[in-house]
Amino acid sequence: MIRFGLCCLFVNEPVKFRTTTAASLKALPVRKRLEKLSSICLANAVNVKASLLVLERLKIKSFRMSSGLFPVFTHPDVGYAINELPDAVRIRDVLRDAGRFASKNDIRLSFHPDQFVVLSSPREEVVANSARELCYHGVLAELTGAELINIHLGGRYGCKKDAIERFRNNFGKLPESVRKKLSLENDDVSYTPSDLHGLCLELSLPMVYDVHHHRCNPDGLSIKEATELCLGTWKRLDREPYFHISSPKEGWSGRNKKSHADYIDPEDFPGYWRKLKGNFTLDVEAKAKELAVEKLMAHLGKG
DNA sequence: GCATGTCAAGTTGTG
DNA sequence: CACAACTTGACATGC
Repeated sequence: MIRFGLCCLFVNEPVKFRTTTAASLKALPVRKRLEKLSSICLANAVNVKASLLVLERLKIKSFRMSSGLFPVFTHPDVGYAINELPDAVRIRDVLRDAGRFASKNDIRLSFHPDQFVVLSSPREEVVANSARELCYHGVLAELTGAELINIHLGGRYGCKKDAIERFRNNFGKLPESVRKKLSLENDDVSYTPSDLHGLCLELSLPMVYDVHHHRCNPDGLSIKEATELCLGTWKRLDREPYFHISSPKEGWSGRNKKSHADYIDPEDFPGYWRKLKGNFTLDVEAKAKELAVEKLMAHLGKG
């Protein structure tokens, strides 16, 4: 069985996440600032629950939560702690309630922190910010019961081997609670499944296999081989495997293969995945969001 | 009201 | 060297 996943947002369903900017917050006195942040965080916590209700109706059983649930949480000037927010207690309650709903209905929850999380960077402040950002995701994951925080290895800096060594070293300094939630995903320019596999085994990290990235950034492995490498990393941890899929906006002959199309071209769904026996989660990375998930589910359902 | 430029952050590849 | 690409949209501002 395939557990299809939605990434962050809806296009048609009336769930709108809120955000704000550092500049607008700085213009406010501290009390007003925290009141504003509190109302946004509470609204977004409610939005998580609302998202899950919609997903349950649509039979979508995995949800990648947006990193922006608590806007500017780790910002150096206007960052904050949950306890500073007037609605802190309610915010926690609502997130825990959402988490219980997900658990009860077997909806898998994850995060995918964005490109600023780079544990392989040679720049100390970049690594420190990354750790901070991961801890923020860790707090949200604890509250909601999210199982996974999926990241990329980062930049190459002219020598992948050294970059991987820095990653290994910086990973070791993260709190245990964060480490055990992390996974590593192959990216579209630097690190392939072959690059990541050994490190994943060594650090007991599961590997998320993004087949679109693999097609953009191949390593000589077939999709079948890369899928099997990925499966192995989850199996040894006794966890459900995780894949990503997307289609290039302008087709595979187009110029920018990396940008995501509105929907998944069924041709891009690997034939080998149809043969897999066990369950796996498949995040659908497509601009048409829930519509793209529904369409792919319908297509594969028909066989 | 509504249009539109802007938003904290990293790295790489393209034009 | 600026800009797009990486989940992007929603906010803030100015007409």
